[in-house]
Amino acid sequence: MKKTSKELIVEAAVSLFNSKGFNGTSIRDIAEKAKVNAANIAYYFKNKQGLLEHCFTMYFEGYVEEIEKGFELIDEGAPGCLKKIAENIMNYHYHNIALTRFVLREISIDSQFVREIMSTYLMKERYYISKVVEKGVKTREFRHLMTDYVILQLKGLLNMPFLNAQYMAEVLHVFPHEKYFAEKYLQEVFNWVDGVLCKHEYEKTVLAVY
Amino acid sequence: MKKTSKELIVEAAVSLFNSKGFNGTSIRDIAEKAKVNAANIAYYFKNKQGLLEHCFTMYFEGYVEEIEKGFELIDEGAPGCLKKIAENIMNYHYHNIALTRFVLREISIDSQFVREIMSTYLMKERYYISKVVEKGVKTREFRHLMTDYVILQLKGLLNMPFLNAQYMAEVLHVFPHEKYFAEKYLQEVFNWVDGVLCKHEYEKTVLAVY
Amino acid sequence: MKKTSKELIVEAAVSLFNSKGFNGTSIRDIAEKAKVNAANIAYYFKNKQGLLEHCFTMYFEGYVEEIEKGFELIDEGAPGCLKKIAENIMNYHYHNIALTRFVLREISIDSQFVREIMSTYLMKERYYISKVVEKGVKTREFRHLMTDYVILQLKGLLNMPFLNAQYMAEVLHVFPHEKYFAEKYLQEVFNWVDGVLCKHEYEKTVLAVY
Amino acid sequence: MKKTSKELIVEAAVSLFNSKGFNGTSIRDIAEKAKVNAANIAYYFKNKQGLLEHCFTMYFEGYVEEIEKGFELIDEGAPGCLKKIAENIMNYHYHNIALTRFVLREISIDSQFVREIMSTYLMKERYYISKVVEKGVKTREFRHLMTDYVILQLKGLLNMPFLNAQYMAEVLHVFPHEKYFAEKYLQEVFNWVDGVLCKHEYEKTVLAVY
DNA sequence: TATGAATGAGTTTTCATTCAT
DNA sequence: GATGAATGAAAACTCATTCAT
Repeated sequence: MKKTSKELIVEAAVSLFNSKGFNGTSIRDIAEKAKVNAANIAYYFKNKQGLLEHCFTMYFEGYVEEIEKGFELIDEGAPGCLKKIAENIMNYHYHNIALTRFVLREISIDSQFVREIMSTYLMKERYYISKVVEKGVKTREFRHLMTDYVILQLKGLLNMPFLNAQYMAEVLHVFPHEKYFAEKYLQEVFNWVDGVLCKHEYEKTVLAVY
Repeated sequence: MKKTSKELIVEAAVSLFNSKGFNGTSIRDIAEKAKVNAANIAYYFKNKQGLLEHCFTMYFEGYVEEIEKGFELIDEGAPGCLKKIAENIMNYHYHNIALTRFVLREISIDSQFVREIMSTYLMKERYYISKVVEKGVKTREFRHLMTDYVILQLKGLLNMPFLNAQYMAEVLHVFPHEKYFAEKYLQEVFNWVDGVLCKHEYEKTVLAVY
Repeated sequence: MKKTSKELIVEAAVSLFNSKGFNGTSIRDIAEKAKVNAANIAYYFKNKQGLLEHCFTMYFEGYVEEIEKGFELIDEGAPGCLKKIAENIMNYHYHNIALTRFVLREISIDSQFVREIMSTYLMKERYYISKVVEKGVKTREFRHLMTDYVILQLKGLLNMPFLNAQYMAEVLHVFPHEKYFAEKYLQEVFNWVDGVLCKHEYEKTVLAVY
Repeated sequence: MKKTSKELIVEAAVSLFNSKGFNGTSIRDIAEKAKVNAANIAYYFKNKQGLLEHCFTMYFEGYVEEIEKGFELIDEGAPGCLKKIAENIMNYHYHNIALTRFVLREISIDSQFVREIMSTYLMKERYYISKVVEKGVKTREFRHLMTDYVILQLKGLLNMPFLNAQYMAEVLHVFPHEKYFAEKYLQEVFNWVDGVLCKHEYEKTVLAVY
């Protein structure tokens, strides 16, 4: 089944944006890699910025969807729900490594467009996770937590392995594109949920006494 | 005391690289902001890449030094030492926010130069932290840990707040440039050391029984 | 019939390279003279060097062809064949004065590219002329000659008038672009063939006696 | 004996102008090669053009002197005198290969300065050689010759070996910097004087009959 | 006599984009 | 849908030169 020009362009763009950055990649680089004429990019995406926005939207649509799927388990306990969300994000990143890395990097550039992305998708992300955290605190599954600090840590833990493939491979000898790693590392995130967010067993006991 | 042209250039470059990215910043932007002639950049740094490398080296020299200073406490217990390292890094980032953010972003670009940086500075970072982790495991202060996964989590936790200023401020309402935040967030990292890396009190007790 | 941009560029380039030298001519000079956009030069020739290489190749393709056409007369006697080759080269230069002058000058610059040109075209030139010389020596039409020294002299004689138009006109009052000159000077080259390369009549007589 | 900065600059300049051309050589190239500060070049020669003019003058002062020394033999016969001039030029070039090559190339650039050089030094060259030729024609040592064509040929023969070192070495396997070559090749020029310019023995006999 | 700093003008090159076909 | 030609703007870089020391 032949891929369309449009698909070829997006594929090439994601790969190049990932390794050279958005501003470090020229339209001609993309056209060459995708083996299409450069004018096609204007045809499909209006301009280079349009292609970028397409990629961002693509990423965040999928990203938020994964969070929403995890959030559906909210009634089965906050820690479990948060773990499910973490697992879904982990898998999503694992299946879209190049796209993920490029988005995580490019989102840190100051621009109007990034601001817009944040005010929609990242606000949604915050909404869902805060719901879970607040619920867990209320049910005393979680210790008394500050939502935003939890989000900060969760994102730090989940994103780190995808930020820099070269570093992961050559310094830490860790390979985020291997199934084994994703599973193993997810366990660490679970440990963090259990060890840092949740009340410890003995805490519960102690509290029950009073 | 008047700043030299060279210093003015570096200052302007760090600020612009931070907000617009390396490839999104032109030499003229930098020269204008620094109020020097653009040819001076070539004079002092040979070319734009040279300026980038100067900034990277500057960052990593300071970064590794902070780790080394923390590492000196190795004999006073692994958890304490790791916390000291975390604290030093936190403070270093807190005092060099723009430089930090830009380096953390740009280090994820594939290039020969980044490879070189990693094979020197990041190998050192790995060396020191692994020493601490291994010692802690041996003295049974830490649970049985995989060093590289610990480094991954530690860096994830420490870097996250500095990766995206806009997001921190507008979505999470968290301000890494305020002293209050740094102290508060560091406490969270300490919680992670205690709750995830260290053996829990009751584990110790249980083990002591045997 | 309208000339294409590409043709206009080459025309302007040859003219300017001739009078100001390759390094003395800017891409903008060429674009202005050709009345095309400067970016077109990159479009057609990749860069300034590519344009130079195009011109060189153009010259040498024609040059070697002229030699080959003359070489076809090899069976009708070496002196006649050599004269024909000289005539063809003379006419080729006469019809491409600017290109010739610029190539003769620029070929003396040390570079990898010039080395490549030499190892193809100038090796061919040497091959054909040496064939003619060797044959003439064997048939005793020529005296005992050293091929490379013959080539040196022949090229010296043929190139000299085209090396420096200003000097020719203002000092020697000789005009290589006039038909009259080409014919007249060619006669001098023929004299050299007869007087220096060929056995003199009396030498032949003397030898015939034995 | 330590060379002065000025001497070092001229030396480096001649070498670089030779291999990369005047416009292809930057003041900094020269300063680096000569291991002096670039501002020194302005100090000694006012500017880059001044350095060029110094080199040209240097070359042509020596060149004309050699011709004049040969011209002193005018009363001992035209062919001998012309041969002596040729020999002197040959030796001069042989001892100043880089300077010679660069001057021969650069003199073919159109410029006001080159025009001035020609109207002094090259007019002198023409004057002396034409005197010799005219005398030889009058004394019937030479055939009926057109002076300017003789100069053309003589210069073509003498300059050719010094025009392109790379070509000489790699294609013709001839080495103008070796004493052996200079002597051997000079003989060829003498043959040209004898075989093309001079009356042949039998011509003289025939003419004597009448 | 010599130099490091600094500059302005100019050079080549790259790039996103447009348009006729 | 797709392409080759063409362009204007801007980018990085080079360079000769000046000047205070």
